[in-house]
Amino acid sequence: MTVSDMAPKRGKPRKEMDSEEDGDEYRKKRDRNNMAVKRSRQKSKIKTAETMHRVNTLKSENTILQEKVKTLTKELGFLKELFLAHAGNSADKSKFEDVDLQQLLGEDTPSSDAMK
Amino acid sequence: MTVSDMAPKRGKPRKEMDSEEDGDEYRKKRDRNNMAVKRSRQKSKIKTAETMHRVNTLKSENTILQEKVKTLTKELGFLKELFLAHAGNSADKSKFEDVDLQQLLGEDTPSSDAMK
DNA sequence: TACCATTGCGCAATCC
DNA sequence: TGGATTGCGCAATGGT
Repeated sequence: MTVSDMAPKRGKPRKEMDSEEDGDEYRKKRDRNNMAVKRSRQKSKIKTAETMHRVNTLKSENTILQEKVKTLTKELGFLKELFLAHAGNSADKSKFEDVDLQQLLGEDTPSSDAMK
Repeated sequence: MTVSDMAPKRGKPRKEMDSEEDGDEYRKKRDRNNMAVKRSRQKSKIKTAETMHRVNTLKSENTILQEKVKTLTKELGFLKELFLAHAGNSADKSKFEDVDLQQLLGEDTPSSDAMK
């Protein structure tokens, strides 16, 4: 079985293609290409491994960040409840910007107990 | 150039290896293997593409989560400052659990303006 | 034109 | 027994 027996090729069954006279030149060329192929494949494997590692790293970071968001959200909810509870008898909170405060209290905070 | 010319082989230069008598059986086996190889490589390519996509998805999620953490941290810092400002003249905050509150106020909050 | 890198493909060994 | 993987070489092709 010869590799050259493969169908999808041009009319070049035997002998030199362009220059190479079947001998050492051809062999050298093949050897160099084989080395190049090895380098290329090695490189590709490393890249694949790095990608896999990247996925794992990102998954970990993601998990940590999600936990952090959950914790912060819970804390924020707690503090907001505290504020709302004081909303009635507060007359001195005017030291701070009321607008931003109100906006803050209305934001993304599902009354703390909504979290597990 | 014959594939069989490769050096790292056993002393089996020609003729049947085990059973195959060089003919149709061998050819059928080769063809089936070639198909299997194609399937395997196709599968591997798909897996690689999926992994790449996974990396991009995770990177996006990560960015969003980091922004969320930053926002929440900033808000928390703001509310905590508000609390601390009231710390002096507060006598009615006793409605809530003081311990947890104190703990909360001391946590992970770099006085809001520490953020860009 | 020469050269290295990539890639599709087949073979054979090996894994399962 | 047989498909799935994998290492390897060949040749075509892409990119300088």
